[in-house]
Amino acid sequence: MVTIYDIAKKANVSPMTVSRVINNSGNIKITTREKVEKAIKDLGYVPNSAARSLTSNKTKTLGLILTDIANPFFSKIARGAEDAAVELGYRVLIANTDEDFEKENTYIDMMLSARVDGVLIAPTSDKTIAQINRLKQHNIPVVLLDRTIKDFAGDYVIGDSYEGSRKLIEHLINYGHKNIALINGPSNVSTARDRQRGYLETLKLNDLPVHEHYISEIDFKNVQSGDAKNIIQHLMNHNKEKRPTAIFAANNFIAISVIQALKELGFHVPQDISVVCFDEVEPVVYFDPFFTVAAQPANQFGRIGVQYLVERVEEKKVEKERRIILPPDIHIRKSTSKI
Amino acid sequence: MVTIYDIAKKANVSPMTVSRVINNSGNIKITTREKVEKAIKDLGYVPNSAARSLTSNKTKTLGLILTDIANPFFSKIARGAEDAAVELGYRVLIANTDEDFEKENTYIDMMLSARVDGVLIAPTSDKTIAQINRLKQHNIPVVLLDRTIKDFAGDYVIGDSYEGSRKLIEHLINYGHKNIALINGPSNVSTARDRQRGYLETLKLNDLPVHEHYISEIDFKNVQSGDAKNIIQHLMNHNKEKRPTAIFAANNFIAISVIQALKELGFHVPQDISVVCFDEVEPVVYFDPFFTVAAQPANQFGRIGVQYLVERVEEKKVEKERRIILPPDIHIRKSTSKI
DNA sequence: TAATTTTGTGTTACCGGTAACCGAAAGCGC
DNA sequence: GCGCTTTCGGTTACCGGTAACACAAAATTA
Repeated sequence: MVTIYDIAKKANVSPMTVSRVINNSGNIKITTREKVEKAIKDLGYVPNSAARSLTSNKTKTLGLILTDIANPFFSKIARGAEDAAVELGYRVLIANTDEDFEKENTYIDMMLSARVDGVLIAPTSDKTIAQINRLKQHNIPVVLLDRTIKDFAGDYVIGDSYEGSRKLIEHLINYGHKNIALINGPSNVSTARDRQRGYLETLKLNDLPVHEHYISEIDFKNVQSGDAKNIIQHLMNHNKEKRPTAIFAANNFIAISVIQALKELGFHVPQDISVVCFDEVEPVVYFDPFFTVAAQPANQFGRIGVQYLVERVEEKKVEKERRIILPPDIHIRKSTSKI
Repeated sequence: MVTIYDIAKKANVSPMTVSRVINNSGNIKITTREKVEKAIKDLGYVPNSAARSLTSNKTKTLGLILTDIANPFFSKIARGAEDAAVELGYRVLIANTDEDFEKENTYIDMMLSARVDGVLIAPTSDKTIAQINRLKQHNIPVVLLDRTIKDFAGDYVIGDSYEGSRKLIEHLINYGHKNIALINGPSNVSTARDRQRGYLETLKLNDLPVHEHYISEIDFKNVQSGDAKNIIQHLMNHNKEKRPTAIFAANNFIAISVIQALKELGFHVPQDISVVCFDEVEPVVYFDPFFTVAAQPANQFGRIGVQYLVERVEEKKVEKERRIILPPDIHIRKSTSKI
């Protein structure tokens, strides 16, 4: 592999001069610069960033720890993050936790040994605070994406789960629904808690009853078709009087399982029951907009997250934590109908 | 940041001994090992891989250059690749070219300066051979994903675009279609060429006419709704006699634009016209399987690609290039009907 | 028990850059 | 033409590991 020494020899200068040419630092005679640049081109030299980072203590690399980039919501975050990172001169290392605390832990180690300059993470649960503190100990800035966790003091970029839920439920109420069930994600994730809060408060504000059995929990991602089916069966058969006329699915994955289960059980959406959810269901939306959703600007989560992270990394003066809560867009489509 | 020297001092040994403990190399007294391990734990030491890679000339990092991870097909590849990489002890740096040669070029530089041990790439076009040769010059193994390019001698993992197309077209012919149009991706991408070949040969084998105006080209990714609409209008109005009764969209993105355009122009699928395409249209398929498709095992593209790449990186004896061509699965659904 | 091997650990140098320091040559003011 | 300031570029040391070598102490063999 070509090094700065090879260039130096070829151009008849010292390695330091080559370094200066590369970094545009110090004063270099034009003729010298040209000699060096020619040698660099001739030998196809590319600086070794490992060697660089050894002295600079910067790797120009960010860690991006998400649930699963194969999930469109997260792959959009990843795309936004990667774009912003490259614009700012950074590289991105990716990791998928699958909502698994152990995997998350392993990836934090990976990020530490890679000496990333900063980490963007959608934490699996409140327990993740321990990992984040480890990063902090090593002086690695962290920005949370999509979710907050208890005791975290730092920047985050999330969606407004509370407001989004309120609006979805209000929409259902406007359509005349009084019996609305919630199929939520795991309550150790902040978005699930916020969505439940929005759901409950909106019902209360409208003097609608909240039945215990209207609320169930399911995985945000690996929804087993059986799970959704059981929940739906339970909901629809429990008590004919209180049978829900609408379901609030906490995210797009859950919504898909719900639709599937309803279909298998012979219920039609929206004739028999309305369904709303968080996050866009793509790419259906482009040719057959079906779901009434609270769409989140996932791309922006990633973009803004990286911008803030890089500001921390480069120690721009940032007084205090920034808590960005991006409002979702409510799109009313065909999965909801008036009673 | 804690270094091996801090550990050495704390444990009262030489840095070399610490290194040996970490790497399980050489002979270490149990008591010494325990002392060192305690110090490592107490100080929260994590090895600096930049320093390591400086001596070892290995970064344990792979580059993954794709069109766009926000595209489900590629995000699945990315997921498969990342999983396999971690299993084999590697990290993954991601890059999105957006089918742009210049961006691709920049990312190759990024990978070179990061000194990745190997690169997985879905090349933007045949021109990419120049970049790949640059990588080869630096002794960095390359595995192609999804697409091949001219003059490339090395491993690749692609789908069988030819066979998949043949089967899709044969399915249409079995359904009685005689006038089948192709809306293809750009012909500088191998998959587009192979799909067109499959399309043409199947028509010929069945003594069906090939009309020049049946074939059009469009971007694989950033399909402008206007573009698809223009093509459809042209197809449907050109000559009532030869109006196609079926359209072969070269990938899922194109298929979505086609469906959208058809809808806007008042045509119903599959009553008025049948549509088939490559790649699954997710997540619709889970709750409303609509599209007749040639589904590709994208995850496997990534997994196998990484396995082969790592074998090259670690110089396992691999005699010659491996050309893996994975067959797609044909799923016949509701977007096609008999004439 | 002496000779030989194995075990356990330290020393030195180097990987490829760059910060810090230094000094010769050139430019400048008077 | 003398002293002072720039300009330009080289030397040295260090970043955090590890390979290669060295060597004393312990274990094994003859």
